Amino acid sequence: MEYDFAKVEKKWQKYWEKKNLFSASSDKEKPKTYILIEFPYPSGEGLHVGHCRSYSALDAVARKKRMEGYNVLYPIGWDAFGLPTENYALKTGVHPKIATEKNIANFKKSLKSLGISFDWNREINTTDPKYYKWTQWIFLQFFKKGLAYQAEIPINWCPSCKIGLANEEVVEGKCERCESEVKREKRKQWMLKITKYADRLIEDLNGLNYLEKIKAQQINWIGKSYGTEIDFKVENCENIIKVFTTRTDTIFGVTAVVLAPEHPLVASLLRIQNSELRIKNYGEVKTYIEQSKEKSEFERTQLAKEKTGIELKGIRAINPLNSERVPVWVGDYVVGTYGGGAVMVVPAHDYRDYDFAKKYGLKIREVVAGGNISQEAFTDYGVLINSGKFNQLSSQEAQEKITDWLEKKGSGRKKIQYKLRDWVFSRQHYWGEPIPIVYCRRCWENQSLIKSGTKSRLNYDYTIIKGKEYMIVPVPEKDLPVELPYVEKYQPTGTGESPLANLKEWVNVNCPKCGGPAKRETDTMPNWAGSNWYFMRYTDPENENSLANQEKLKYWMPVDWYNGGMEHTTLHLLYSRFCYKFLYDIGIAPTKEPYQKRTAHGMVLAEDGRKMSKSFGNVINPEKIIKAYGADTLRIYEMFMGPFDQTIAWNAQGVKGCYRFLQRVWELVLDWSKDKNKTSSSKVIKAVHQLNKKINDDLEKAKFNTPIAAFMEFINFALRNKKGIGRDAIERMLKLLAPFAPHLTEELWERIGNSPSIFSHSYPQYDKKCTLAEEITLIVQIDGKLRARLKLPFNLTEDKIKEKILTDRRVQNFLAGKKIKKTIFLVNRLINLVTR
RNA sequence: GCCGGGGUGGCGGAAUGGCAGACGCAACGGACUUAAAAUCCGUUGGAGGGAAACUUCCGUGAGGGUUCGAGUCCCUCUCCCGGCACCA
Repeated sequence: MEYDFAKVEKKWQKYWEKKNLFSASSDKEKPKTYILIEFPYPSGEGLHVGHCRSYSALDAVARKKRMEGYNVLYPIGWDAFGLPTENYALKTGVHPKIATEKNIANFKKSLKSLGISFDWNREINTTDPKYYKWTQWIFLQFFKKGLAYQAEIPINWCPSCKIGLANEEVVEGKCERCESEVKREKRKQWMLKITKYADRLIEDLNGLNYLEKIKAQQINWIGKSYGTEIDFKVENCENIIKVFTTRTDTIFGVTAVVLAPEHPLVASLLRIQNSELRIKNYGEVKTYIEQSKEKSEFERTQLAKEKTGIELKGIRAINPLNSERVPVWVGDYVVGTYGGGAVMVVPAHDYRDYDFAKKYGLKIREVVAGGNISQEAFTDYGVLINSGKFNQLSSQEAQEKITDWLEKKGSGRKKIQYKLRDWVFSRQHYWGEPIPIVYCRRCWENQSLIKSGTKSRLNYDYTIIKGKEYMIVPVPEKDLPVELPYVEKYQPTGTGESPLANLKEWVNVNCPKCGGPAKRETDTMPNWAGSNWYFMRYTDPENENSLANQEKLKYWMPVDWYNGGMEHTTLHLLYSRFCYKFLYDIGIAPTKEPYQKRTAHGMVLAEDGRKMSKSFGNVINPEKIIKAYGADTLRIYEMFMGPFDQTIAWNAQGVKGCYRFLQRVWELVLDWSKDKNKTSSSKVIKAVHQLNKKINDDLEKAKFNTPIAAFMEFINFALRNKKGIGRDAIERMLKLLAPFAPHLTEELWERIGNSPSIFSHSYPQYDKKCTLAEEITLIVQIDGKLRARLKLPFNLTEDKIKEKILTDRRVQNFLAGKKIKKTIFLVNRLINLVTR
């Protein structure tokens, strides 16, 4: 009778594998369901209980769907390029390729012992050249459509390690490894034009079943705002400063214009020597700009809450509304990459400008009535004052009228701005997909010979390396993949280039276009490149002619349910939606959106409430749990521990509770099987159908903890009503439990004399009639307070019930000396006698 | 500061506007045992009354409101968590 989970689990895992029970079929007649979990990064740490939470829960969904007759795709693969493996290689000398293979083997072993019903025939690996051939192919399509381009942008630079750092390697403004201050250094980077898709990325969220908070976070991140671009002419020259504002109504309150240090006008003004436009405090300005350029993002945003700036003395900008001359400043609190990097300063009606004006003694002019500007900025809407002919208008009216006026004069226009920036697609690392681009000097010379008036666009068609022009030549599709060469040293080059730059024999190639000497791009792609489209590859993982067959994509896409971490909402989720939309535009992807439904699981913390980490020594190893209690216990616990989307701390005692529960199931079923000829009592039938309903309803809503509780209740009930349990109840219960505790239920299914597998049997549907009892408990309230509970037959009328309850002793007590003024009656549920 | 989501026993948490605290853990009492572990049975929000079956009052962060009735809806405040953050 002892439940030997180790033996049982191994037995069924072998059985499933042998029968190939969970591989998605190619039968396109069947309705499909595509269930997806974020494929893991196979780290050296091994499988985490957090992975198990997501995989177990969605496994229950997948298994249930299969029993319901769907053709289910529930695949797994490896997102295996990335920094930790490269760092590990640097430290230990173990090649990333070897380390990755080892880690994958380790993960695979753990996952198999959990018995997740993945379709292992479709396993993919982003570091496999057969896979990244298509990652590179997608990049080439971006390039061809002009959505991949180069730009000089500042990266995180560690002056001591002499390498570029990823954002996650910068901790509080310092290099993670050597703790020196991270600086900003401009480097040429590949960029993807995600901004072109900003609107669609917002709008198309509409039809999708994403957790509301996920939609909100994405919309927030894209940060669309409607405003006006206003031209401020610079006095005595042709230059124009374009500022972006959402508060056109405050334009009469402008007392200065502030430029970001990166603003192109600043550099060009510094170059001008003509006396009219000479910056009087040239030296100071130059120093200020150089200092702020050196500042890291962290210093500029986190540390420098105190605004700094410097006036460009001698330079004035002209307010187009009232022709007023206002001073021009440079301040590094102005974001260079947003809204053109220039703002109009309206101290009376903006907190930031108020601070800035107070600090540097700028004028504060009130133009919207309603606040007390001697105390603080007034940022609400109001009625305009000191605004010439726009006085007396409300802010909203004024915004329209002033924008109209500006548009007529040609000195302003409506504009939409986004916070979203283009995606930096270059990494100066070894362990990533090589970018399939070659730089050719001869092609440049050829084209300049042929066409003297060249139309090539800088950063799209040609680039400049060390002062010389080179054509950007894409590697022909037939030559893909550009394989990542095997190197012995992954040490940084010290120049900010990737370690690939040291491999002369790899870097130097013949130009695929002209055959001349050319050089390869040595940057690699970011982590997100491989995960951008992996869910498409699962539909046809072996395809050598395209990233996936069209018919297969059409059948399987979109993903019906995608679950992953909340931390991927703004990066992976947004990037992959963008990539998919692009592939839709060029006729590869069959739908506008890749994921129909998106949920997120909460983190699993250690018992002490902190993050699990080797350094805290509080890591829970799933394999150890499996050894001690079995995979089914681990699965059940992970689902039972709390609401699926919530962060939750591990509790070792809670695991034991789940183990006890499964043992009771075991005991109940085997005990029952000693005498199988019982028939179910009506109480039992009712209970098991109610259980059935509960499971169906809750799984739809991504609730996994309450179904487990319902099973526990049922088992407690069943152990007390053993006599009334028939085969129908036992079988129904086992089928319902099977998606949650697959090994245990397979074994019991077989032991009670059924043929395996339980998963090839159909999922039970509940009968609504059976969920209703012939007897109900009626709640009796007097003035809204519970005063009695009565067991009554089903469907009694109000009058009959009233008659009955008025004879109840307690009810009589509470009604003594009172008159019933009103009665609220809900059939089979409640009666409320109101005396007030 | 802005945008989300929350605050319910000793703990994790349940509750289509209608029985607050399901289920699990822990704790306590008992059974089994030489003993412990495991297992099983019972008790367990707080305060009061009763010999007892039982029974009364209070109770879901604070205050107000809507309603016959509020953990649930509305307003104000407060604290916690997540995201964004000088985005004009």
